[in-house]
Amino acid sequence: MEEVKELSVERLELAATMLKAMAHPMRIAILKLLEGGKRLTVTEIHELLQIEQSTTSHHLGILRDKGVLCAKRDGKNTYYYLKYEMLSQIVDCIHTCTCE
Amino acid sequence: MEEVKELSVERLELAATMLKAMAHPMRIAILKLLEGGKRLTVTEIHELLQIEQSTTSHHLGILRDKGVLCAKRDGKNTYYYLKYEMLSQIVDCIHTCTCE
DNA sequence: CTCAAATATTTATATATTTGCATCTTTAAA
DNA sequence: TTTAAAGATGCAAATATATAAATATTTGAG
Repeated sequence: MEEVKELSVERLELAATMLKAMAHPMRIAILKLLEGGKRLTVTEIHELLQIEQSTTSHHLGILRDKGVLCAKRDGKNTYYYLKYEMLSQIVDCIHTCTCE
Repeated sequence: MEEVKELSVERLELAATMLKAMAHPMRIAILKLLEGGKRLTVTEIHELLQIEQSTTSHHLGILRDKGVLCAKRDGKNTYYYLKYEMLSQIVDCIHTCTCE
């Protein structure tokens, strides 16, 4: 009885919100780093991608808020990882489609 | 030798541009209509989704410009269809991830 | 050539995003 | 309890997007 949102506007908006969170060059790069279940800290990501710490944190926050990533604190570090492994498909797919 | 854009900024930007084009409730609804290789006209889409003709044309234009859809004119009609069948995966995936 | 149907484009206002800097907050170690 | 590392948040200027109404373009029929 709760599956009424099949094709509803709310459902479409939720999907759009998640996709929009992913639709940014830096954030796609972040998602690529996290493929295969990898878990990385804010510092690791900001060093790997050479972007500001605050900018990195901001992007990670967006991905977390919109349900793309999960975050787990461990001491001073916060590890980020894909909420659904399946989301790698989107990154791979868009990657393939931009090959030519 | 032309595969230098593997992980380049341009490549990421292209991917983000495509994803961003898809990341809109109305446009996701349009993509759903076009799954399975279907080809629809602007009028068919605007009637099916109950949105303004100009708004429909505008959204279709964005999806075409960003490489998500192709358009083929046939007389007074313009048929739109997915540029890559594979893109349905993205719609399906995001659909699945918004189920709970 | 003229008209109407089907699309596309223009325009303007409102709203949302991006990015880096400065500033907090949290936590472990000394 | 002081300190430093790691992360998060507030802010503001520059950009980018969304929306709908009005207008323009394209094309086939007559």
